[in-house]
Amino acid sequence: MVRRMSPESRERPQRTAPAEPLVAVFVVIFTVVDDDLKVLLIRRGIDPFKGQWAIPGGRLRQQETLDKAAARKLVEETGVQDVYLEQLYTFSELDPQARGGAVAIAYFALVDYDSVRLPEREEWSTCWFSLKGLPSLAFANESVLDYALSRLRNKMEYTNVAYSLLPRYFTMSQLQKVYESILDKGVDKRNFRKRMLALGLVQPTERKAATGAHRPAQIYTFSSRTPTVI
Amino acid sequence: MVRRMSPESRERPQRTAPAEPLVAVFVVIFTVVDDDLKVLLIRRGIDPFKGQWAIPGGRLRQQETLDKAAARKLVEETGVQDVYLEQLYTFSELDPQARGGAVAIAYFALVDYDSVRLPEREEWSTCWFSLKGLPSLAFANESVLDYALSRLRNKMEYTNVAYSLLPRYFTMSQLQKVYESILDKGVDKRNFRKRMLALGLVQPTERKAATGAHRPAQIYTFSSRTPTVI
DNA sequence: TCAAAAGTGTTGTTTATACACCCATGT
DNA sequence: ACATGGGTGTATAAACAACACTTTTGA
Repeated sequence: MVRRMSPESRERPQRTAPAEPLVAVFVVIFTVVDDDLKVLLIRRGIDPFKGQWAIPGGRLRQQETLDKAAARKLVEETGVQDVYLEQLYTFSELDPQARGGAVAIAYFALVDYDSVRLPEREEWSTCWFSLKGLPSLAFANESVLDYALSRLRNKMEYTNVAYSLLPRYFTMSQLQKVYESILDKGVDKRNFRKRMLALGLVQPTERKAATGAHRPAQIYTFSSRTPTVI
Repeated sequence: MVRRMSPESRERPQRTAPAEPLVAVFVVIFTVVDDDLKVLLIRRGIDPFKGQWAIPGGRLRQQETLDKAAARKLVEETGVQDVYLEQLYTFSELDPQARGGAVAIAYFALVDYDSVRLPEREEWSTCWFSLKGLPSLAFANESVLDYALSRLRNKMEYTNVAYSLLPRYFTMSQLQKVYESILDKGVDKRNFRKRMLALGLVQPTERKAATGAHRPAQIYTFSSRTPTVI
């Protein structure tokens, strides 16, 4: 599942004169676990910013498309495929030291926590961080995260991208908690259910979740697990 | 006003071995004139696609930021500054022939037709094209235009970016026609005025436009001429 | 006096918000 | 029997859509 490929190992060769800009692809990977929105960060193994946390990324390979590079990075770091992955923005001021300039194409991805398998490595280790307790980040990665978060919040309001943060079967409460964690505010239970069903975003199944000392919950599933504007 | 700089003159040097991807910046420049949405295209002066129409663009210069490159391109082609200009998307599959790959960062800009001065050149001449009568385009520029258009239509609904398509003073009918041209559908006059005023998007001035054999129109101006989500 | 664009209100419909109690289960 | 989370309906407010006639001017 997880490819053990040292990320960014070919990054930042010492370059000499006729410098083309470096082209790198980064992926902001979000998940929700324990009612908390988290982002996957990687601890840099080399300078600059050695030992600092950063958004995972690496150089674009020859003849590779941006979408492919982002999907590859995502697989390298989480083992997951076929999740929501979209281009976010392209930055050119993140690494002012790069000779010839540097262009960083940022993507963002939404993954179900339980289907992720983090690679185990000494260097370039990765870890989930709550957005409420971020460490200081390499490059200007705070601004990238801010932007990703605001894009995610917007998308939650008018698309079905939440499908990519949940397993195939889930309860209405689970879904609501995902929304609440991301929007960072409580929402009314009745209105939430009404809207999800009226929009046709989710459908009840025949299954019930008999878990805990309370009434079993209806199990729902997304009507569509492809990105859709509603 | 207009800098006579041959665009893309330093583009596509014949490159040999250790190819970094080419990094180019393109600007989709929209305007509305004669109740018609138009886009500025440039006739390519060199191969590939010599003689074909394309979205204006050029290579990113060393140490130049993307925003600066886009603003520079916009000035080169139209002479205007300080208009709405936003990054659109980054493409990597537009030029499959480029050795080492090519990355194209597309921007889009909104300009007031009357403040544009097109440069006069033999090669690389530019021309406004109605979106309803586009020629066939170089690279995969049709898809870039499609994307720019849908982004523009969305932005018209929830921002004040129309300010960048109109002169400082205008009538409600002019404004409405801009909206109708872009959305490609008629809207109700009363509802339109109500909404513009209720949102505080525009403000009446003391001036009236006495033009033509009919009642003079109130002159309005945008409450804010900086990009704002409403 | 006519043509041409400017200007103006009301009504019905849809959509969003606020809010409180009963239900099914395990212990 | 009680604690726990699951499940439901109604009333109000706000936003949006449909719709037709009068006003002011220049020719």
